[in-house]
Amino acid sequence: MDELDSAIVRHLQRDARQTNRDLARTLGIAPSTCLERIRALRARGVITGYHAAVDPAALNRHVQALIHFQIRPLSRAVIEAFKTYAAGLPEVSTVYVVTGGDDMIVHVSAPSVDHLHGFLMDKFTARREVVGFRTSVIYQHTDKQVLEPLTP
Amino acid sequence: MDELDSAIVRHLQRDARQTNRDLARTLGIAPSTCLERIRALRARGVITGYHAAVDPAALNRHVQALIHFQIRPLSRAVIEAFKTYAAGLPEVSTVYVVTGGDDMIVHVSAPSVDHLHGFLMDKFTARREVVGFRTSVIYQHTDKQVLEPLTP
DNA sequence: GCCATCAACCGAACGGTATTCGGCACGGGC
DNA sequence: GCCCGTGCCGAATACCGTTCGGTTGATGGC
Repeated sequence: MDELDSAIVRHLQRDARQTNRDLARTLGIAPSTCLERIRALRARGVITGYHAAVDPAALNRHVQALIHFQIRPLSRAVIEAFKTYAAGLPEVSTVYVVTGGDDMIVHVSAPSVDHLHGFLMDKFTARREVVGFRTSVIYQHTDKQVLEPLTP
Repeated sequence: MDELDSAIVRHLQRDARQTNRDLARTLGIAPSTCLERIRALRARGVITGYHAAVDPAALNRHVQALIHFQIRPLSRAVIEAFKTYAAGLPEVSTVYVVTGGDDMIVHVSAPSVDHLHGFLMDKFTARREVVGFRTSVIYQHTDKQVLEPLTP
């Protein structure tokens, strides 16, 4: 994980579809060298995949929210089961198992606030392990698409 | 945004580096048709980019957390300034401006809990607009990499 | 029913690309 | 000094992206 690897990771985070030749030219190395580096990064698990980013609104997801859940009892089995259940719902994009005042935080997106409300009522209020949840509707969000290595 | 577009988006979300020919073969269409569809999806803003996914641990980010902030006064200028400030910090990956009990939720990652603690103390406690914050350390997180269109 | 029109799709062709592989330079161990 | 391993390079080959002319199928006017 030297400076060259960092540069490759940085560039591929920004644009994963640029050609290997272009990337090599930008970095001032041979295409074959660049390719070998990328393969090593994938083999080491540094780069886990390449994904197209999609506008949620184009997928009829105009409203996003973070739902904070309190779960009881706090056993491994209950947490695991609720996590799997939530992750399987189409409105859910991410599930965080956390410590603190809440036990689980779920990122959801829905066509409208009406749909969101109905979704929460239908899918969560009836479940026994859910003793309560709060909804934080997302007004704005800034996403850093390039994550740099941290030097402690 | 017909079924073919949805299929293209689905496949590119899963693997953005598969060749256009492979994708066309999978979908049973000609490469030229597939290319034209993808170009239209980008032009319409449905697909916003292609990004490599990176393992945070490989970037020396072994600890992740969601920080819940309460900000005062709740004016546009203060919110905007804090959002910009937070988004500029290297440990921060996402900033959510939300409604509910909290005003802002920030996704951060750090090399260790020690680093995280120092980071929070150094970068946030001294700021006047921060009247309080809670930390939710992330134990697990499941990420749905493929987002399907919702049909209301 | 018939025809004009338009959009979408296809297939071939060309220029560029990914990927492989043999060779070279450099540095560490002995 | 010599050997060996590692990383890099450059050329070659098979493959791919992209363009473009032609075809098909649906739609609307009469």
